[in-house]
Amino acid sequence: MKLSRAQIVDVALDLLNEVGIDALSTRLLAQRLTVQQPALYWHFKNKRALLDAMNEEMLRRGHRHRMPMPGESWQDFVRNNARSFRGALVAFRDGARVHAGTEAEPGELERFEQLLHFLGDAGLTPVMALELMMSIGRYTVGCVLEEQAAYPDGPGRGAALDAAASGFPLLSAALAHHRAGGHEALFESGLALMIAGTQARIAGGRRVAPRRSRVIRRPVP
Amino acid sequence: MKLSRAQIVDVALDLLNEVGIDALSTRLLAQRLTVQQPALYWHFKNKRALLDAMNEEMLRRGHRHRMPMPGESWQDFVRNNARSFRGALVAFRDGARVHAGTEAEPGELERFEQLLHFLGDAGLTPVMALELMMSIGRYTVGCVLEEQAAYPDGPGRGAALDAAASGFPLLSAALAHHRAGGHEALFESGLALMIAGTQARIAGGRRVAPRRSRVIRRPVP
DNA sequence: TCTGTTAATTTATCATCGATAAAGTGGCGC
DNA sequence: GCGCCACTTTATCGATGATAAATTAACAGA
Repeated sequence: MKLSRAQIVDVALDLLNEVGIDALSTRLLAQRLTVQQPALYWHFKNKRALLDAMNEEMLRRGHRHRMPMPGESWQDFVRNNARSFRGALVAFRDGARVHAGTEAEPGELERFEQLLHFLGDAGLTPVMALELMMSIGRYTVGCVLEEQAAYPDGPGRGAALDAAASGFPLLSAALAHHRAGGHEALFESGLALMIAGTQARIAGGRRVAPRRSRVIRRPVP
Repeated sequence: MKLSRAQIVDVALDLLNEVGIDALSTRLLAQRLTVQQPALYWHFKNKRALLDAMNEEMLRRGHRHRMPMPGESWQDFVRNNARSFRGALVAFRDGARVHAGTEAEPGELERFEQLLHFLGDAGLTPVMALELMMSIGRYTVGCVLEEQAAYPDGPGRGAALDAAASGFPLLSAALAHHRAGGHEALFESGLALMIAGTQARIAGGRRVAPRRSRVIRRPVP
């Protein structure tokens, strides 16, 4: 059967889940497709282009909540949108690393304009809305990147960290809570902070923008 | 002159700034040190270990505001701490990519316990404080990662984006503001959001934590 | 001063990877 | 049946991270 771009991307995503991005070589992929390695270069000009296509497909499949639902509050939309984005990245092994390497596509502009309108109705200026969406996007990538970082020894590391922290009561308490909630709960907490911050900025007309911090000489002992 | 770990890391960081992380090979580094490539493997067991050391040195040099200054408000400390972290990453080409690959070091625990005390005095529970610090850390990495992403054509891309957005008034306005402020301003905006969100959660006892969003069927047209 | 041991570096060599050039193969229109 | 074009294979390159084994430098002890 003839090879197709879509088929290559499909198999590449399967393979990504099996071996991770570091072991995902063009040769291994070709073998899985029962094809010789250079055949891939007819469909993609280089590996970067393949990874871009994988990213696109990853988001197409998993990132569904791109626009607000009817009646959805701006808070719920922003939250669900971020959850959807995160879900798409988490769905694949090293998904965040695949995404992080890609260039922001220049399409999607119209959708974004509609979003600014939607958030504008809620009282957000275009600048605030753009800042909020971009901040959350970068936060999300940062979170998933850390979450998917494959530390060599894996699960045993958590216990080691707990043990090392045992002499520090506050830290121990916080870590225990964090371990109970897992990555998703941690993600939600930062997400909630940014939404609440925006809300505060809308409600009180008070400024939440960059401030110049007081400069002080010496650290507290 | 004899080779030393510190010297290798020094030169490696210089080289990083010149050629970027993708072109930073052990051979190029060895050449710059007037040494044969395998010599590096006596000082570092593999390239990962070298990159870890580079990350450590990068933070040691640039991330100075690790503890609150006397009299510093918690808001100012959190902000300055994040700025300091960002500054350390931005100071080197691909600094965020170097950092992102590294494992969180298990040291630093005592310092963190002190931080939880400091933020506790401001009214933050240990859990809230940990969540805030970790969220900001991940946000920062996400921001710098994007900022340092070297798009092939470079500066011309901005104009292209502006041109493509010209049909969308809200987007154009927001992009113009964003371009004026640059990466740092965008970073500050998200940072301010998280601080404001935390502040709101302290002030009003109201909950800012994960909420279950209303689920709705169809997107708004 | 000779010698043996350890630290540090070199030489030689692998396997693997992304990529390109050039030759080959198949199908379809004419 | 002929030739063109889409697609694939064969062969090969240069670069990279890594290891093994031989080599040199330094220094302590007899």
